[in-house]
Amino acid sequence: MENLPSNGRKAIEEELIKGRDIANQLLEVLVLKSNTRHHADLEGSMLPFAEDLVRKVLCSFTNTLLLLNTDHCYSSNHAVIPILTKDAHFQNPDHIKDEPCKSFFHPRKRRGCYKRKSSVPTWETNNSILMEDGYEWRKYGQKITMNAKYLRNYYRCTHKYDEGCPAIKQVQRIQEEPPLYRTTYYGQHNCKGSLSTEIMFETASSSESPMFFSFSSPFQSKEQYQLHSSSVFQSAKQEPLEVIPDDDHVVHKQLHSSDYHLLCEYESDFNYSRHGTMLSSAESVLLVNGNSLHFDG
DNA sequence: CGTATTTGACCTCC
DNA sequence: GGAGGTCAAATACG
Repeated sequence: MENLPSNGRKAIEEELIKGRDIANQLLEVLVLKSNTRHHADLEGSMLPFAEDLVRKVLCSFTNTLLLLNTDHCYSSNHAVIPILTKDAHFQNPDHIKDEPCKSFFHPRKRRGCYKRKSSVPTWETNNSILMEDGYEWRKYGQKITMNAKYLRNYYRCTHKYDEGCPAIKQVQRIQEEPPLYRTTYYGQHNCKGSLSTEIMFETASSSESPMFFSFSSPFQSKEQYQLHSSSVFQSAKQEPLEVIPDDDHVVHKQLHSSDYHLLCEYESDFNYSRHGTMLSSAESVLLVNGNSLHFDG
């Protein structure tokens, strides 16, 4: 952060402040909702508003991440590289069609016949808790790696086969106490059927290569979103735990959105005061191209 | 019984 | 040749 140009830092601050304010609005809506539990009509009218607020918060986070990415390219003296072009082959369904062996629609003749993904992550985060990222993931493998003390877990987007979504992520526990997880994302979601918020940015250094960033919610419909929301806030539905065996003990973590929220709820220290809402966060955000960029609150 | 996870096998890349 | 990434059969789970 220290190396960020002042205009970039200001933009990031503005995005964060915006996100904080919207989150506060959402909180007020939820508080109001709990106080008007017996007025079904009123409650019904609030849901779309709350939904809109959630989308704005997500959008704000996305913008912040993108700004950090852009500024990082500045500070590290690297050419600005649009995120999506780094692994464009993930994006292009035509590419898949050209290679039957790798096609989602043509079963592989041989086991393990695949093309290894780009080694350049789209983005990367370090978190003391397992954060909800708004997508549905399915685990497809785990591995002990050379320099890692803990298992690395591999996830693909749930919509890989039904919509050809190429997004994958790796979750690597990197520290025992306090628990710290590194989540690395590869590829971009292109799954449809979700409430999608797309934003277009012009990179500060090149007006000819706009950066395009997509952030989609995993919910197939408004009803599904509402159902999900209710499960989050009522702490009712419990998805199965994912178990990550360590060397000497078992750590469980939550895979699904509702549980991530619950974790956040339990482990994060929120200050809900109107003018000073802060996430107490041991988390850092690292972005693209393998270079770390620590973001300390 | 359908879907998600586990886990050993197998493949690519360095 | 070894490390890392993915596949897919077996298994677990709701």
